[in-house]
Amino acid sequence: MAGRRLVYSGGADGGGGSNMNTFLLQNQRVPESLFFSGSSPSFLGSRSMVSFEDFNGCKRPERQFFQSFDQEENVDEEYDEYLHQPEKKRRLSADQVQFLEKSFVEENKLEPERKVQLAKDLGLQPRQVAIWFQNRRARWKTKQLEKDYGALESSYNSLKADYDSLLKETEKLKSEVLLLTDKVLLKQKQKGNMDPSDSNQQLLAQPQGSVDSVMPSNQEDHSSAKSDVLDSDSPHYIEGGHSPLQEPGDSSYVLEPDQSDLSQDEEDNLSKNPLPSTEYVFPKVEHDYPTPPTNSSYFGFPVEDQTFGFWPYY
DNA sequence: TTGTGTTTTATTGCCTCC
DNA sequence: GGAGGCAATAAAACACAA
Repeated sequence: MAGRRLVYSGGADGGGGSNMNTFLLQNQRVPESLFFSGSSPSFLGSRSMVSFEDFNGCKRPERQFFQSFDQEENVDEEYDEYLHQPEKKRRLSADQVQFLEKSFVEENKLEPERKVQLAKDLGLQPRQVAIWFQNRRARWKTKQLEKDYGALESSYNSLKADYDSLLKETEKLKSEVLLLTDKVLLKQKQKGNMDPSDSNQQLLAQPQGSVDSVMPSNQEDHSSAKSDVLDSDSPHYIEGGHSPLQEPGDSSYVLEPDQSDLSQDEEDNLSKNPLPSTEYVFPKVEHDYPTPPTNSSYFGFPVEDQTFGFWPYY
């Protein structure tokens, strides 16, 4: 049985001359006191805690943990009394803990020799030292997890903020594109019966935002709308000049620097290359993603847009 | 003093390694 | 198969407010 292991059952012994270190096989179903070895008259039976109190249960004035226990007097009487005390768990002294902490900082794993040495130095059972290290490792791990969690959380928060602002910017640019598209379309319509030199004034006079979401798919079109949208910082930017607005297979479209207004050249181009009859439907930027498994574990990130490389599970 | 929450010490059961 | 590590848990010790 795996749970059956060698467990110390020592008494208030510091590893000195009257060595009360006694090991026994502890098993839940068998009273501890039935298992003991050694013939020391000081054997403490079922005591499983190392005491730093005297046998009457009163706290000693911080016994030095390296003190020899040989000097104990009236051991037999006190031991007798001690035997009839209810079993109690006792904390290590501040000195002992400090010593152990120091040792833990040096190396958080405990080789057998070091364990024995520490136990000797501290007047503890080796098993106690091992348990202390084990518990200390568990505490350290918990702290580490909290730290890692905090770091991940703040990293996630900043990424999400970035993502949100990009989303906003995308929306803004999208509406800008629509606006400019409207202008272009209106201009095209008026092109036939208007003097080109007057076009800018006419454009300025146009009512805005009243036209359907249509985009010219003209390959020669270098309108500012496209160059605005296809910013290299944009998540939709495609290296090599391929626009998300392009038709599949179209490789001739080249990104241009920002042109916030229509120039004379553009007007000329537009007059040379009238808009084709086919309409381009502006691609939806959001809500085109599959529904996430759950909202709570998902934080609103699109499934296909896991650019952060991990799923936030918390 | 007492109730309650937290920390510390110790046990148990399972797992891995040698 | 034994030793040792770890997670889960129990329980004593401790802190602290009411």
